[in-house]
Amino acid sequence: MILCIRCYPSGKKSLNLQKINTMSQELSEQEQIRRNSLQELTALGIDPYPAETYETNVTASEILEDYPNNEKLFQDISIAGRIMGRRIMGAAAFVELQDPGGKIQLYFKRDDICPGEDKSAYNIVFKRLLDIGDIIGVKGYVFTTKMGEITIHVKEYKLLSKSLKPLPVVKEKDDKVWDAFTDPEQRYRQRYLDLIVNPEVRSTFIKRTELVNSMRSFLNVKGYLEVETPILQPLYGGAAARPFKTHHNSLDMTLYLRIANELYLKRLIVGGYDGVYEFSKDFRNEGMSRFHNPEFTQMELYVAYKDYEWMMDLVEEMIEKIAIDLHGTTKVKVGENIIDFKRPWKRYTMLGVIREYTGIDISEMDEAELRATANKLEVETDPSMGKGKLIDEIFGETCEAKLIQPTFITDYPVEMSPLAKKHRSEEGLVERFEAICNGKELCNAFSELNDPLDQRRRFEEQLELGKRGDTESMVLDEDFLRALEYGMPPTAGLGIGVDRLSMIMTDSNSIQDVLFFPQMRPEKKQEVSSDEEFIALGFQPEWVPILREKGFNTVEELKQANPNKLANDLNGLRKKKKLDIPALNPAKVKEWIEA
RNA sequence: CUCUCCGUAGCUCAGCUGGCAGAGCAGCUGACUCUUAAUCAGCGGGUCGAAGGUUCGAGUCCUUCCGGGGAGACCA
Repeated sequence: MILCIRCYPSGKKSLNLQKINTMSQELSEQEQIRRNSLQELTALGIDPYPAETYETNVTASEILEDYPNNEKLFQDISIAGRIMGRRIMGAAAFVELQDPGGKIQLYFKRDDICPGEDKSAYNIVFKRLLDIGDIIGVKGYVFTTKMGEITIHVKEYKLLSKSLKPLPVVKEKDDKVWDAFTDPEQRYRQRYLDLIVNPEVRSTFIKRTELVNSMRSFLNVKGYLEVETPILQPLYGGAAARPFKTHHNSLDMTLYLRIANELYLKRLIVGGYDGVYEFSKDFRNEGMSRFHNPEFTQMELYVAYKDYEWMMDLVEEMIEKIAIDLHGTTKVKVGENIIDFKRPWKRYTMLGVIREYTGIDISEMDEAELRATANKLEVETDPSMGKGKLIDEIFGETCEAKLIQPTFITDYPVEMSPLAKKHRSEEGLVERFEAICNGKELCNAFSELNDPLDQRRRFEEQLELGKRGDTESMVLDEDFLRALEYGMPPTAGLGIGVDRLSMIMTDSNSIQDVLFFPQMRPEKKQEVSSDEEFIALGFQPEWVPILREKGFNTVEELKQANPNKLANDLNGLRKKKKLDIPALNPAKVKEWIEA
């Protein structure tokens, strides 16, 4: 293999750049160099993307955790990960290796990697053909360097995957970070990059999954059944929102992506299950903001023979458990605040909390008085709003943002809660609560309406609101009413926003930070016509790079050009570059681009 | 949808009242056997988001558009 060293004398690398370049015009110099390295690796007989399993027996975090306690451990290890940094000093080098659990330093020494005469595995392959971003596996033993860092002394290594694009290189020391990869657009569009270079992003999403696991196990221990219900629905219902519309070809009918799964879960309660829940991806056709994504996740739970009082206790218990499971404490830092989920939470009625924060008692007001009050409080109204909506607006504007610690707001106006049961003692109200936390709704729950006649009236009132111009009013679901007519036990229902809860539990400022792939406008890619399209016009293949150099990316752009000037310019370049192709005839060019 | 800020090298960012596109890291070449933001010497790398306009001259000024952030509106 000594021959190989002679094959790659220093300084001759750049010869190959042109050849590879013809594949695409868009490669940066660094990408070309990496593609070159790829070719050289292949030429050396090294598969840059080997198929077989690479057996590992340890992770970075296990070593960092256990080695200090027992330095006899980890004397024969195998580990794999991505190269995140290199410090090469002649015949020795240090490498930062990142695996799913963390980063660990590797020590490469030439004479250990290459025990014999042939030093190419170190000098050529490791030093020159490997890059930051490549994925490798190494075998060796753990030791501590002079500087006191736990390090793997590498005896052999293997390339597992060659990286062709340069990675953002984030450097850090003593909690200071240099050149952090921060551009939100790139982070969200290329989440994989974000995950590679920003470890806190990886842990945020792990926390999100732990949250879901914690909630699921809480519900399973209680004996509730996790179920799945349709996402494609002929009628959307269960919430006040505009849906996404789609079409089923063979049935030739409109279907909607669900905005909630409430009505299906309640059908299952009618069917005889006494507790059902679903982690439900819901879709609402609305704007986006740091609190809204068009698709989001809700957990909905329905439990028979219970009421909303009981459900409040369950919510407190469940969220408190989640906080402890994730943080080991009920106190969670969110922005500037410390939020304490310890039970019991404060409970206010809606009218009570409005009285508390505005000093106004609205309990006896009719629609006109409410509208006047709203205007006085500088709450915006519009004519489509009924009494319930007005109260909700007043609450939303004057109270909600001030509720930082988890707080239950109970007893909502009947007009805005068409699926909730009439309050057992308060006229005009329903048995509904929301938990508010950090100024935002965390969950929504009620004693479910199981009176089929009342439910029909409520739907009909919604239809009236729809006629007044409320685009989010509910539609009437005859099959759901039919189910209720067979009889549904008294039931408590809950909907809890998993994304919103994740934001709080991970101290994330935006919903985009707890969704792997938040909705974004499509990337606008530059239109580029293929070589074949240019050739099809009549140009010889040799002209295509010249056309591109001249700034013509598409055939369309070419057709806009003045044929005489074009032929002139191109022939000028031909002369300048001394190209060995026939000159263009302006009349022919005119024919081609006007064809 | 409105207001506002931003878009310059692979990443982070400078670039003044308009005058030859810059730095650090990353990359390439070379030196270096326990470094750690490794170091030292040298070199390459750009459609300044796009299109118009003003100007002798535009990264810089004006208009429009695209994309993104933030704040609101709508909305949970």
